[in-house]
Amino acid sequence: MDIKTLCLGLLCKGEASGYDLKKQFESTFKHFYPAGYGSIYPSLADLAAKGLVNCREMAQEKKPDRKVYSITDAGRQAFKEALQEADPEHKLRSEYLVAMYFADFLEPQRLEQMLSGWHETLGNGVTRLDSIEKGFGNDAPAGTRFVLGFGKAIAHAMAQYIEENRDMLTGTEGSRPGERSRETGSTASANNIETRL
Amino acid sequence: MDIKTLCLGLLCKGEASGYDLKKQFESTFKHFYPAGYGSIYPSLADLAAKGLVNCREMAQEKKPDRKVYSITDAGRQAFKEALQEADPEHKLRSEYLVAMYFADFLEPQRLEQMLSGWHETLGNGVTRLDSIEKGFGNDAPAGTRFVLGFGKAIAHAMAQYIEENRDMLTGTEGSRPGERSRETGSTASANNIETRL
DNA sequence: TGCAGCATGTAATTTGTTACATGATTAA
DNA sequence: TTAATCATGTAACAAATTACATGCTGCA
Repeated sequence: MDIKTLCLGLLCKGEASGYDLKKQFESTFKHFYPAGYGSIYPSLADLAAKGLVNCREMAQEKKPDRKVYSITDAGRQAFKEALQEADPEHKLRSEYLVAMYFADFLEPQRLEQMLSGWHETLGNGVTRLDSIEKGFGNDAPAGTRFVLGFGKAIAHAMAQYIEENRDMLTGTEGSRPGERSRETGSTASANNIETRL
Repeated sequence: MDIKTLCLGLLCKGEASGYDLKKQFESTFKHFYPAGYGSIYPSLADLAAKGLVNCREMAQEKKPDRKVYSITDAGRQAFKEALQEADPEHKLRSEYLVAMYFADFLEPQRLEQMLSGWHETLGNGVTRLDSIEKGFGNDAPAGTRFVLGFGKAIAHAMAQYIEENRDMLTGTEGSRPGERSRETGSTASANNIETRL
């Protein structure tokens, strides 16, 4: 599955311009299938060339022209087939986890910073998804509710894992849940990795 | 960050061949940074060309020759810098979620199948990570423990979310927000997470 | 006899990202 | 006046996947 197919799927739900699709990618899809204009516009051109979508140009007053794409029967068919086929892939690629794996190559304060930054980012993600959900009111389709809820649940789980396990990496002395280390000094933190790097 | 950098990082922890590195990617890294031979071998060649690693060929009896790569000072330096820099990216791309978003385009039994398959896959993932963890005994470095634990925690959270919310998509009676099916002893619905982290 | 493991790589292709290129309107 | 929103695209580049290509050993 690629972004082209996803564009096709979105057009099954209603006609839209490339710009419109981008907004959908930014809101509902961002946390599990991001895409930019650089992928979307060529996709639409390609779909149109294959007869899977139709395009009609609309002039607008005081706004640039827009090209509105609508699905064709062949397109709807093609999407259904694409959706059916193949065992779905679920791929994660995380530089945060790479950094954590190599935590002993980072300076302690940089590590702390990363963990905090990650945690904060996750919190913002939950907030973001929350407001998207509210934006739908009560009319959000089941699929939308499912994926938004998923995003929130997982972001929350990640944040919680970080909270509960960060001291595994930061090497706080006798750190127990609830006891916070004072930083700033960073002297005593016995970090046992080769000093001359 | 790319696979080349990750190879460099792994070589910081000890010398290895491309084949060895692949095994590490298969075990510890698979759930957050997968890579195949097609990425690893060219990476090593490139790192060697740049003087970031050294290579020595070792003849073996009854086995193919192997090329063992070891990090150089420049390489260690380069890795540390790569690790420091940039706000880390954490990217998910899930065809499962795409399928769930478009659930109404799937035939009910195919949907059920996908949900079950996904759930099962997640369970296998946890089992896999568990056995990797056990393979380390007690000597697993903190970074390794952190990333393996992370993988398990998140896979578990996803499985739980699916359990608790699958009826949102499958249209089982009682899937309305007010009327959710209660599962024995199960925690609060992952759908209603506190925004504050 | 056949398959899994050991061990290396290349080349073509696919895919997506980034930077570039343009330009009007509207709200702060 | 500055920035954001609307709106479209292309071209160069980066990165990773897939298929191809080889061949021996040991086990069941």
